[in-house]
Amino acid sequence: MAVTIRDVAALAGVSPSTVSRTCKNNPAISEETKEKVRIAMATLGYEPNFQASSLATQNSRTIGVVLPVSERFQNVDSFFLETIRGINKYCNGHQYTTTLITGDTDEEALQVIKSMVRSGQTESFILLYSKQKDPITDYLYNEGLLFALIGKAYQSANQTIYVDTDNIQAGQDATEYLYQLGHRRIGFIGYERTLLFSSDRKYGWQLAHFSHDLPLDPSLFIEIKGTSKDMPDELYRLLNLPDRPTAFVVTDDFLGVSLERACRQCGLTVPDDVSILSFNNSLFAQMATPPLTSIDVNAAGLGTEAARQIINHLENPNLAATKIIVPHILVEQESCGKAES
Amino acid sequence: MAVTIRDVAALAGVSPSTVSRTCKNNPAISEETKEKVRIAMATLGYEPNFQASSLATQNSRTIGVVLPVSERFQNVDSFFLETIRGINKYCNGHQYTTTLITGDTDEEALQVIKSMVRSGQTESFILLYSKQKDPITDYLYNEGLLFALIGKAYQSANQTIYVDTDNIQAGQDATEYLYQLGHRRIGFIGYERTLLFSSDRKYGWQLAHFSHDLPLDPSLFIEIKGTSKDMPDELYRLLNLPDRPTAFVVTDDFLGVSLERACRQCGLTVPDDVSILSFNNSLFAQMATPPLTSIDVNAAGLGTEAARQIINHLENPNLAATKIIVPHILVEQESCGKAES
DNA sequence: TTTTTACAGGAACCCGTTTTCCCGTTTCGT
DNA sequence: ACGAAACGGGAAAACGGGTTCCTGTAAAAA
Repeated sequence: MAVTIRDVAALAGVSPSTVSRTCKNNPAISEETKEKVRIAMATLGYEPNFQASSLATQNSRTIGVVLPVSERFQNVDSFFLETIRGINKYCNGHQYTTTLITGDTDEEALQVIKSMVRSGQTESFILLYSKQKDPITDYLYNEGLLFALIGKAYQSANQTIYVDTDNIQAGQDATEYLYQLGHRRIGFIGYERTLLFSSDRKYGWQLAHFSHDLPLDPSLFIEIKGTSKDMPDELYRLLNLPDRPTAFVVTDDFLGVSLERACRQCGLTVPDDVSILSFNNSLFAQMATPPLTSIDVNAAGLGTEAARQIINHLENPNLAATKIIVPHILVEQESCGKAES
Repeated sequence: MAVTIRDVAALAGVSPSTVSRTCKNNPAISEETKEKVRIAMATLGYEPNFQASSLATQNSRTIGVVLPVSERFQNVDSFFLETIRGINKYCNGHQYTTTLITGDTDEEALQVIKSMVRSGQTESFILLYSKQKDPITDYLYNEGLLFALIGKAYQSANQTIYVDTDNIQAGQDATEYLYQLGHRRIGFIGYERTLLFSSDRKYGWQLAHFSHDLPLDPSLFIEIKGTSKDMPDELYRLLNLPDRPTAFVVTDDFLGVSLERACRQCGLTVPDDVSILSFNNSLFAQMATPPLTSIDVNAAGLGTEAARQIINHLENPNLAATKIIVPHILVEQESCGKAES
């Protein structure tokens, strides 16, 4: 059925090895012969058999893309899809493919990964998340397999490839933006410390305070625990204070929308009473009332870079682990206003 | 490096072919020998090489999962991810894998698919969408490749495997639910006719009217054109009418949120003045103020069924094309209230 | 002219499984 | 007791390409 290297060879009047060499642009073949072969390939629509080639070269040209298991990440579904699109974009241009790995539990996903590795289906991975004490990361690291994290590495950062936003800088940029609008009491809403992207953004928020010699009231930080969809009581207490914050940096759009709702419940309007600046610039941000000014972390760019790194390392074996920072950009919408002085 | 069939054969003291037969549980091998082989496999942690096996059997055990290109579908990112999780869940349990196909344009995605087919990487596909005049669907159909649609087939429905919600029924159920709450003027907001899921839901809405002998005022239907994020003027006119609808069925959560916003702008509260019932039960529905009562179409279930169909057809070649309906369920939240009489 | 060098391209083997074909035992029927 | 069928399992040929080795030829050097 399918057209093989032998068909091409027959049509071009050469041997299969010559066709193979032509594909890899081997200098041992004369340009003339190569051209003959190329024409034969084109007329037959020849494409080398994927499995045969993988088998012979011991390189599957397939990258495993691992989705996080935890519900904690479901707020950012569109982030993943965009990242995947970014990964595929690069792979499409380099004759690589991706295989998506998911599971209901870490154990399930890990089993799938182990099986893929043992069966030679994939030998490199991109993890769309970064998580402490993740059995998958540990396994990949201990087996010496090639992988890239999207997010900041928790451990062995020097030996790990990772692609990330500069979240500290982003947190600082966000806070600075609000500062420039005249805000002096700026709150931060984020997740627990173990989620690095969130704690880095918080750190950036703190840095911005230091750089302007602003006092940093601990009650200005609201931590969202677990997967609860409701804002904690402290937030409501904070909003009802006479000297409530006039602005908030929140660590994702989902929380931004929740905050908008909390404000509405407290009779506060956005942005007149409270300004909100969030992260990800997802559809949530655009759909909110009012739409949220948000920092776009360029999910597709993160994906593309991760794919580039993996393919680069696959093709140049003993490269040092690299760390890539993808620039973010602040997208202005209507949720931030000048502070009344 | 990796453990091969020969290693297992050597340890078990049999020939490679015996090991292979044991894996496939060939009755020609005595239970006794099989047990010996199984022990050898277990102690070595043997897993058959994926590419070699694909090469020999001419079956890649890989399903291509195609994401839609169009921006039109970006409202439902989480739907796709859930569907993919459903597909993978079934595949994980049947030693199949998925490879994700995306592209910025139809052309790009089609090229990727063609290349995968020609290189023998995949010979079956699941399309996460259903679209009229889709070059990808046409290509797969014309080449006689195995594929399943998620959504209703536009053409050659009898020869196409598809997995869908009963959208007509769902539209009817939604409308009926509102009718039972006492609503008599019920609007419908949906997309243009070419998007079958939307027009089917609309048809269900019409059927519910017929079954209760309710008049069907054409102005009760609002069509959203293109990818605009704003509600059209007709909606605002409709909402300001003295006999405005007291309830709406809207074709997805995204539009549900938009409608909530429009209501707020018109000084109407949900659900006291206007009840809203939407589709998908995504995070949007849960995050809305108030949370939207929504019909959950069970995205993961759609994915699982699609995977089951494909694998079933792969393993039983000349099966007739099947059409699978996955049940939906109405999830009550706070956006629907009794009509004041 | 002879020897060297260089390089084009063919044959054979390898990658790891599956599968066909075939051979040696045993068992059953007559 | 002999032949035939049944059974268990081994050897080897695919599957489609990559790679190495090796030969044959032409051009360059001596």
